[in-house]
Amino acid sequence: MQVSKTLDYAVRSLTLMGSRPIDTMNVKQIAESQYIPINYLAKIMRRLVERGLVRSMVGPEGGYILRKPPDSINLKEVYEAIEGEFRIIDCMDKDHICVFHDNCGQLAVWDDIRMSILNILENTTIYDIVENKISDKVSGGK
Amino acid sequence: MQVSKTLDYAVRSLTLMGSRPIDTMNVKQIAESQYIPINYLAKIMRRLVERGLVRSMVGPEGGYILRKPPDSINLKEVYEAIEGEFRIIDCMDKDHICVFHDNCGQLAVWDDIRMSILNILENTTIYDIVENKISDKVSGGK
DNA sequence: TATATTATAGATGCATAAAGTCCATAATAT
DNA sequence: ATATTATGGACTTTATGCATCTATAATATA
Repeated sequence: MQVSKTLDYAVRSLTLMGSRPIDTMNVKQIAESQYIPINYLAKIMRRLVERGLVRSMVGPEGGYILRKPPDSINLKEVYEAIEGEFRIIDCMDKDHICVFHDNCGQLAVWDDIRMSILNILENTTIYDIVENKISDKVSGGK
Repeated sequence: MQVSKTLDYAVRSLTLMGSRPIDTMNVKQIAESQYIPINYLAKIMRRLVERGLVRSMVGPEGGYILRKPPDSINLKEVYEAIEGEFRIIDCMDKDHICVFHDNCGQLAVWDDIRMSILNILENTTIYDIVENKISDKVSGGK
């Protein structure tokens, strides 16, 4: 039940880009300012490009820029771009076979937790992180 | 962000014990009925014993039995017995050094998620799982 | 008292995935 | 033409979750 470094890196990078949404930034700039290994970040950026969160431009003066305004990129999209479909336990995979089929008492708990997390991820955008609006939205102000 | 098999095994075992709280069960009985590798389960049980969730008796007719009634064992205790302190990202460890110290925008999100999960774990007991009371409690009935 | 049964303790192995590196290639601005 | 940037993919490293095994200690009961 841990947030991977990879997801952390992705969020950090998008947050940086979201703080200056009209500037293109190259992988070196992002990596150095965010303390992310540059080669690894390059790999992460590809996923974000593939998933349409970020636009890339090759060549001098090239780099990355958000494809959408920061307030319309939510963390669920980011999560899915990095990790694939959001799932908290393997048996939630539809083609996974579990001996306890449908009378598994635990399942309801994990699903409640899943929904609860998903709700926060869906309702938190890169803009919220840039502007530190988190606790205002979710916890109702601090 | 996945529930480990180990935690799943622990919850399953406690749920079984919670369904017959006055019977002692040995590791073989639990393992076979719950499809858990017996040697591995033995290891898991030790943690539950150490943490005071379960009482063990050595020798013939020995085995395990819950130390508390099922409705006073919540999933937070179980989680902590198995995985240690509940933490969703490494930087939440107090002696972990992160270059972004206290102006990290993400932290608030992960902490909201953490609190949200913790809330469910604290408010769900083994009894709830045995009796399938989950959605009643958390989602307000189905 | 002897024996079988059970948990305990810890060492060890294995497979998988996360994290990170590297290099050759393609695109493009100047 | 050249330097700069992203792309694609192979590869290595490291961590750890999951599991196995063996020796030991406790204890019920015949």
